[in-house]
Amino acid sequence: MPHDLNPAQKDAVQTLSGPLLVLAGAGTGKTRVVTYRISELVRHGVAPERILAVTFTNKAAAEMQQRAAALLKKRRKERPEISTFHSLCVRILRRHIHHLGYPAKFAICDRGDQESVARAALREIKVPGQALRPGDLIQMIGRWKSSSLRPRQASALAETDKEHLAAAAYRRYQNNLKATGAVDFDDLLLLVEELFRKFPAVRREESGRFDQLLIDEYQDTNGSQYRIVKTLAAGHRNLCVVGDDDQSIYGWRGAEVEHILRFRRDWPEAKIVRLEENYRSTAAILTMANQLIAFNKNRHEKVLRAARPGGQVPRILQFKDESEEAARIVGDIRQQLTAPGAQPLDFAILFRTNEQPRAFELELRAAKLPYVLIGGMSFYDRKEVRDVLAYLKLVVNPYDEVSLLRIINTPPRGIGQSTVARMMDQATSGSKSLWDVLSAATESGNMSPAATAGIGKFCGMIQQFHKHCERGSLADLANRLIHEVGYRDELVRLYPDPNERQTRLDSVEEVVNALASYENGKRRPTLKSFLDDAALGRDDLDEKESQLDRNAIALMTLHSAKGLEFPNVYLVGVEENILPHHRSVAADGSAIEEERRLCYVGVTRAQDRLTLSLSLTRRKWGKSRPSQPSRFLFELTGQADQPHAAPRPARKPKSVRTRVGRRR
DNA sequence: GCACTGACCGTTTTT
DNA sequence: CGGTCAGTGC
Repeated sequence: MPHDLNPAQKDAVQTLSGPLLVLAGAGTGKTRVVTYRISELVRHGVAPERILAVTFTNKAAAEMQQRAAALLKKRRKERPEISTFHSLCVRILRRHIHHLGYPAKFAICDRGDQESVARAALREIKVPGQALRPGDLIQMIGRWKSSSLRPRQASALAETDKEHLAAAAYRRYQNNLKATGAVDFDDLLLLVEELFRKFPAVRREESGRFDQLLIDEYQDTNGSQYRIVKTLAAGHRNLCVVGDDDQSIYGWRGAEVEHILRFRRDWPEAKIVRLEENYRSTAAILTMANQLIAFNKNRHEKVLRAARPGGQVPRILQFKDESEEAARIVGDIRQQLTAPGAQPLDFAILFRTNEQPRAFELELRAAKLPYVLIGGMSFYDRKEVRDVLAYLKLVVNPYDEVSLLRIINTPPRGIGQSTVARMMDQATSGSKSLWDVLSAATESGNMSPAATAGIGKFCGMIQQFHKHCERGSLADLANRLIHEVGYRDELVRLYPDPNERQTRLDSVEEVVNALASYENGKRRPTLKSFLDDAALGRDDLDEKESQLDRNAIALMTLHSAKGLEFPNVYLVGVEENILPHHRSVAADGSAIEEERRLCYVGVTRAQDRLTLSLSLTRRKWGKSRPSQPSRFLFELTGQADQPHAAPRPARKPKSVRTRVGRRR
């Protein structure tokens, strides 16, 4: 038991049985408490493998695994089970999903696949042009799924035209997924719930696997996750949840702050421990954070106390447009970097939306400063990466229709749209799979010679690779596959610009590299589990892990910044309609509260120096438009009306401490 | 079947 | 401004 814990932390670490709610404010040593509690459990005789800790991101899971391993080093060979909700559900489903009529080897459909399936579903019901976009549909399906609504129930509840269309598309979407033996992210949770509900034996087996349950970031649990947790903990009741209602920023994804707010009702004997001593930020920064969050009504009252007194008062900088904002902030960073000991990785630029970093990237490149853009257009969103992964998925499972359709004619091999449409018709009318129709197509002889030849060669090749996909080196297999389809040649042909060509060729290379490094790191590597990990966004696959270690300035959204800390934080674009986002401004008050929490998360990432910035105009779709300072600026400087009064739209901040960017 | 062109459209956040 | 989509000509 370490001596350097404060009384509240000790209390949380040493409460080893029964329900426990740890209300951990930002920067109060939550991670340490959690990991120490795990090692304390083991010290008191709980077998490590009987402890389950659930996190929300892969990054958090990886970090916790590492810390727990270090603490338990010599004690036992077994490790506590530490994983994300989604990985946990995948494991449960692999064991039992056959009860629900899915293959045990179901494929996990990532964001890109989801979009293809959604697009296909919309085409099937012939939705006119712009009436409903795939992205909207995915959103709506996600919302329905997170409240456990099936297509039938969704269409019963639908009111507007759009909802009716979406409900119809939802049915197609779900049918298509199931026909392919695939599940999407929401299904992972939903199907586990369904298993627990319908099969008591499964429920008993899975909840009997652990004696201790620990949930991190509890404020972000959605309905499904909440019910799964309840089921898993029902027997032993040793449930420790850790979270901060002030940092709940995933409401749009179905997370409900209510779960953490009413924990006591579900678990009446629950003990509550509050961690309010903040070790991360200076008092100057915390004062602002506290003043800001006090404007939220729906929260557990708590006030962070600064363990670090004093500190620089955060700056609020105002610029004339977004390029000046970027230029001056990058200039400021460059200047700060001349201080002895200062390093790029001490700096982070945080923003609300993904279009904001563009200007900053430009400036950082010009200034030759190293930077990493976390999230955004991720590795797995790149076209070439998705193409290569689709080939690999098809090799593992030729019945993966989404992947098949993606690459059936990429590079072009004579199988055009009309051929594909005809075969799709055959498949649906004969209720066969597209792959079966395709394999039989060479014999049926009703295709053009070019198409027949293309199909024959394509099917033969996929079959060959499928047969051998569990033998030999995976990276090798990928390389041969890429070579055989002539994918690199196609890139060379398509992209005459040498820079662009190289970037795209590099993307292909990176997939192969990721596969190689995966292969080296695993005892029994299979292509299938590589693809699963890729779909679940396990960041140990691509170079992101080294990205974090790389000595570079971090650029990321406020959402991806949660859980991180930096000596110097620049929170940029603090303007009405950006933070808070205009869609939240248009909605009701609770949406604004979530935006405020988002701002709070940003402010509390800073250890030593915080800079908030805004620009007075902003280009949108080529046109420059005026922009107003965010209402949050007035709140956090103590210049807004009293907390709990209706917020009024911010005007030019006469009294806000600003340092207007000097003009030339 | 394929590639090129111009019109149109619109943008939160992510496991 | 940049990406997507439908329509056109080969």
